[in-house]
Amino acid sequence: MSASKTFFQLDQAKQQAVVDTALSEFSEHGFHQASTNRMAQVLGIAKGSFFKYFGNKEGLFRYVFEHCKDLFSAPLRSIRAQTQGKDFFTRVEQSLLAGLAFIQRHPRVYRLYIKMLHQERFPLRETLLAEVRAASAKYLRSLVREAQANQELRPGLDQDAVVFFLDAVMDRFLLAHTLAFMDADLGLFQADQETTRHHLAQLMAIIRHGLADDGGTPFEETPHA
Amino acid sequence: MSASKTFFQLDQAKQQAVVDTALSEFSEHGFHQASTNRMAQVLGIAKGSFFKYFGNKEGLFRYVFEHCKDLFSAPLRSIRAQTQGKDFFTRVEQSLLAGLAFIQRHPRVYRLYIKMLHQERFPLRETLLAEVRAASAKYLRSLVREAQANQELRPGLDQDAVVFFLDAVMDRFLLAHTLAFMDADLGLFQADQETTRHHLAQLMAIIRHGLADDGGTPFEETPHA
Amino acid sequence: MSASKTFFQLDQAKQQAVVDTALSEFSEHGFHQASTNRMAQVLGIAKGSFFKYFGNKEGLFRYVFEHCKDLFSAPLRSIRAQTQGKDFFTRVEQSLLAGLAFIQRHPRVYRLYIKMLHQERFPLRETLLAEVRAASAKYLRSLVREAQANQELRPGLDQDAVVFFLDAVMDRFLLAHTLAFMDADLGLFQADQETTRHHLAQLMAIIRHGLADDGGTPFEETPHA
Amino acid sequence: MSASKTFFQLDQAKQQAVVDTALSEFSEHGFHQASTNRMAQVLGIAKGSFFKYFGNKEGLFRYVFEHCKDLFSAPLRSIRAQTQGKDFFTRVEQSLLAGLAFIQRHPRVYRLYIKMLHQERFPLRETLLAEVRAASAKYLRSLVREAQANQELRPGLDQDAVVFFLDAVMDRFLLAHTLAFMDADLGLFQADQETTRHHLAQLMAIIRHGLADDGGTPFEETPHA
DNA sequence: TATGAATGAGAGTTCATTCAT
DNA sequence: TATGAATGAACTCTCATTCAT
Repeated sequence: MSASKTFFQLDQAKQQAVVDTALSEFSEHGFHQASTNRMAQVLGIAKGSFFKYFGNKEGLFRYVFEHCKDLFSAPLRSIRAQTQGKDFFTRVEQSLLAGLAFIQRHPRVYRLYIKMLHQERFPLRETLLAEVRAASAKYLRSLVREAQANQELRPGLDQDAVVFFLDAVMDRFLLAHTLAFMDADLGLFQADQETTRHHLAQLMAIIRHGLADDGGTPFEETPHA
Repeated sequence: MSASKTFFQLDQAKQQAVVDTALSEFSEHGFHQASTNRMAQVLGIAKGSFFKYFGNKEGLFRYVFEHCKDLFSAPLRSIRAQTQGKDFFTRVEQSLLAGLAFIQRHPRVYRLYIKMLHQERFPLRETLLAEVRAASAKYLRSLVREAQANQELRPGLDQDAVVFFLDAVMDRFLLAHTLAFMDADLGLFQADQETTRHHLAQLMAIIRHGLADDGGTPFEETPHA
Repeated sequence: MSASKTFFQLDQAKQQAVVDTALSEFSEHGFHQASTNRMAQVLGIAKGSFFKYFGNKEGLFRYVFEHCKDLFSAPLRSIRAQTQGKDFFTRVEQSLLAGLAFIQRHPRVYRLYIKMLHQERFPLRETLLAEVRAASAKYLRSLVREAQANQELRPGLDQDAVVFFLDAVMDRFLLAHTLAFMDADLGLFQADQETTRHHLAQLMAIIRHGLADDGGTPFEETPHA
Repeated sequence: MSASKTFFQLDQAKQQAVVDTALSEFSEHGFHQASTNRMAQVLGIAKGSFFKYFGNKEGLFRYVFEHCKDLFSAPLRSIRAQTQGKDFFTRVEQSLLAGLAFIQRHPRVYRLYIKMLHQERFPLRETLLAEVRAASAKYLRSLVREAQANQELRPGLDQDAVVFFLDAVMDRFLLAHTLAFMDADLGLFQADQETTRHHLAQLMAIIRHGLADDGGTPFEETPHA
């Protein structure tokens, strides 16, 4: 688990405090701008302790990341099991709602992910992001595959294109509707709680019309220039 | 324009070189990891000059950003004018193609935007991003408004929701299909040149089905839990 | 003996292990670069134990040194006894051979001596080295005294000068011919096993010509400037 | 020369002060125990300046070393030229006297060499020492070669063995007779000024008897055990 | 008595910023 | 006005030593 025995021998409250403080620092400042000094000061522990626990800054980050991945994995498995057998669009909608709930409960975890996505290079960036993306893509792909098997989607749609489309729309929806829970203003469209419900309904309607098999293709393709 | 008189008294070539070098540095390293020392060395000017011209690192960044915004505004106005009178979905597709072309011509400008979007906190982040988003939203909103006036969109769709939807999908499409031009691997889906055309066709089909008035609403809304 | 009662109450095997590990560490890294943490880890004992046993790093070093001095003293006495009655130059040669044998058997002891000789300042350096040199000088002096009593050396040679001369030559010979057993490349001349014998013969010839009474002094002293 | 332009633009007095302080620090503490912080404090300059001048601690060390090598090279060439044509033993004696003079004038240079010889590993150790040894060996070897050409040495003596012998004896002589000028007590035999002259005469006599062609070999080789 | 977690001074290094020239 | 040497706070990381358990 990339932390030393010493760390795991700390009492739970202290372990929690360390991870909590580090998560705050990393999610607020990213990797390079995060300061181990500052974390130590906030925690009231010696600077050297981090290095006893995690070897170096990178080890600390990796541990925090693993912690976040664990937090994230459980709900993902749970929502998939709970919606087994329901129609594709209901499953998508439930996924969005589950995503909203997770982010409301763990805003810093989500912000850390956001920070990692586009931040400057740091040691484990590619490796760690690949893990997240793989989990997310695998989940969506399984939903799409089952939907295609059940002939819920319009014929002629690429699996890749659909996954990409859903990933983009859902990701952006979550971002827009959870910014209020994060202290960072990313300059994007932000919804208040009240409009989220309505917005979700609209989005789901678009997705349905966009992807569902409606028994015909009334539009002709535009020729490219 | 956030630069001193001194700077504008430099000959054009030198002004250009300063902006160019700074754009490279910021787009490659973000704000904090960018090094004024390195820029000065590359330019062959004194470190102190930056501070004479722009006050501090933040001022330099702001100036570079303004420059990028100018680069970006012209094509946006141009594409809008060129597609005047065409149907909504054609305009959307042309916008995507124009976006692709812009990013191929100015990869560093786009990468700077990507870096800004989610990177570590830096002084002007929110202000600057808001300007970008405002320009983009304004553009899309005008397209959607005209489309609704021409009854090209399905009745019952919120303007806000449509704008949000388009913004999300188009943004993600551009990112996925231009990563090849940038040296950053963001861990996201990346298309090679050959698949871009096909992917664009698929995406446009989804958008059409999702938004166009097809003379009926075959789906009922899902009740929320 | 510079260690606490606590240490001597440990069983012999453990005491031995502590000295052995510390000898390895000090002979490999010198004093300051040696790490008490590393030693404790290798031994599988608590870091605090060293400080209980020896007070501090310096105390540990002193103890290891005493141990080495004991190892060294026995062979020195032994070779002196064994060569009693032989001619001076034979005794010198036997001493060199004994030195070679000792270093082959105890390379770490010799390397520790080498490290101490000229390494960075550390607390007991002068005191400890003086002890080694005293033992060595005393041994050589007794050999020379007896040789002069037996009129084996050329008249007019100072005892001090002869002792100094022998000390220098023998020390360097041992160093050059045992570097192969140590992992340190000191940048000096290094002999392989095969040339050692030949080199020893040459050196002994020089020493004999240089020191033995040959019944005349064919050279006149050069006047100094 | 391994230092930046910045350094060479300092006025001579300051350059001198920097090298001087660094030489003191390195010759006193070796490489790893030397502290750039301490040097900066002694000099009354900022810590960062060293890194501007020399890149890192290793660069500083290398520069100091080069400086010392320059100091050392001139007298070596000079003494060789001055003694051209004199007999071998005179040249050796003059070399010793020149060595004494050099060390009296530059005790820290000599101590640095001594420190380097046996200290813990540091980055450039082998490279730098090789340079010193090469210069020294080359000098002695040329003397010995000429002596053999002039039939000044006893037949049957290996060139290698003679060079080794001279190197050992001269090195030790210089060490013993210059320790008084260095603040480090290396635990070796130390001569005061008054005895140096006498000691040198004795040593030269031994060397002469040991190496010179005396027209016969009155000693038989001892058989080895 | 033995432990090993905690400490914190100090290490080398970086870099935005200042200011005398 | 332009310069670039100097600054010094802040960075990550190490390790001998202490002390509560």
